[in-house]
Amino acid sequence: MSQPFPSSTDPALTVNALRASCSTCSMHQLCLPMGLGENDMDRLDKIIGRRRKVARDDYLYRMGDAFTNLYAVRVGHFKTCQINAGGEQQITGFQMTGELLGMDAISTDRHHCNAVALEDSEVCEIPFPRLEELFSTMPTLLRHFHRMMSQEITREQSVMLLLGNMRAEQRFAAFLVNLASRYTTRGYSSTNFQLRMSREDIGNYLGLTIESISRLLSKFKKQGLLKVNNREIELLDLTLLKAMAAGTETCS
Amino acid sequence: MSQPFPSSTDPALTVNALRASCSTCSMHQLCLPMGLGENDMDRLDKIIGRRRKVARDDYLYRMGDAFTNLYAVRVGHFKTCQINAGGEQQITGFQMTGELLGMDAISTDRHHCNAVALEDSEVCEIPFPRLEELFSTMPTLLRHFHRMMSQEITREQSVMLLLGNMRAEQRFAAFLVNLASRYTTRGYSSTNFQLRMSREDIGNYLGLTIESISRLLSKFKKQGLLKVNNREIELLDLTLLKAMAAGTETCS
DNA sequence: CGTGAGGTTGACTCCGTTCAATATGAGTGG
DNA sequence: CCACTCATATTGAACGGAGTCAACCTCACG
Repeated sequence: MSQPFPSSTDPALTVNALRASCSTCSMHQLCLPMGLGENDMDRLDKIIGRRRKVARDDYLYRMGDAFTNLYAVRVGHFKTCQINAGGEQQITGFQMTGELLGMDAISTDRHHCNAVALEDSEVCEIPFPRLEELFSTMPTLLRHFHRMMSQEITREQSVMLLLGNMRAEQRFAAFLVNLASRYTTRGYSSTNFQLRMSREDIGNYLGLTIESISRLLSKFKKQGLLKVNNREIELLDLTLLKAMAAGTETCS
Repeated sequence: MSQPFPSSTDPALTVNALRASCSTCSMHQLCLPMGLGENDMDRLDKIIGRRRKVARDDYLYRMGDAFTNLYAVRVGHFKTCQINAGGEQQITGFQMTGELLGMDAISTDRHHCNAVALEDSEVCEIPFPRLEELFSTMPTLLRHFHRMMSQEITREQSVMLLLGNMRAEQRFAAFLVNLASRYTTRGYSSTNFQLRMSREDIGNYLGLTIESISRLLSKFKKQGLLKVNNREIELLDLTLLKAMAAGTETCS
């Protein structure tokens, strides 16, 4: 496994030098501290454990691990996946900066899925018991936490619609449009970006095979909807892609 | 539309006579007040708005409605469904007694789905702003509320696995096993129950057609896995059904 | 008794899978 | 530098599971 930056077990780096600070973090208007005043943000800062680096393909946590922390993605991308008794695997989401990981573990105090870094990444550890202590005196924080959980529920419902009702072409269009919109809110280009996940991951997430993803990419390219070069994507007709995702248009 | 019980617009019945009371409700060890002491339960009782009756096929709320209340199912069954711009519809869940409805609305203060009664039903209205007031002084309530939201996230992840990775037969087995287990925790038979939803609803939920559901029922019947009579179900081999749901067994 | 919604069953079709061959590219070592 | 390997991706051909279309059944209800 590649180790392009210092091992995350180096205590000097992870515990001291890299103490997280919400106030100076570029994600604080997207992430958990959204809407907090300076005072409250400092109080939140104090309970954040440390920044933790996670190398590409490494696990942030595994199914069955005891739940102690939520994690906010600071740098990089993650995937979360579900595995059942029969060994079937389903990627349930791709997380990017400012998004929260681990909320599904609250119900049973055990993680219900695996979280894996798609590239060298960094998260803020949020010790959940300490976060709970803050809730009683920080209603703004609590409210935003509820919004984030609720948003996760809504997001998953959209994926259910995608998996239950859409054709392959529509699924893939919806996937691209979703990425585009999330990069936009993060201040990046909505039309030029790199896929951080393999074709296999995309296929698994969308309930399709790797071959189907490959064919869809070729088809979209041929129709002039996008340009592809390995994982580099340029969306050429976002309007049409949105219409396809909505189901009001097809790329015949 | 059938009106087998008094209209829910009769104020005497809904506001006064039927004041909800968690302490006397048989669901209180499953529902929101789980684990609360007598004192706390009384405080929760005081904010519960009213019991509201919802006749079969009526909407509890609609997509886009302003969010003011969460709802706890007291009697009956509901379905929630998602509709996108193109008119595609996906049932995202079936809710039974003790389960909470409306959590997906917290993120935007608008409901993201429709909630429809599958039979004549009854819910407790939980005004969310008043619930939030309780959170600061009732940590046990807050904690259980978080568990319920988290559980909803987990549940949806299982459905994603089902829709993304399972074959028709496996999906349907998982569906039946899930119902069985939920009836068990409610003190009902795990093998004899009535389907409250149409074949069409089941199909939509499982990402299959009504014809497929019908064929699966016939197939399972022929294999001796169950008996069916309209919506009356008797599961004859729950063990095998569980194995099929887990993906470790097939009904050839 | 007639009507219409909901359900079942059969025949045929088609979208996406499966299987297989080939291509591409990053990483490694001579 | 090239040669080799292995993981990842592309493309083609054939197959098959579930969808589609259509006929028919069943039962509740006016």
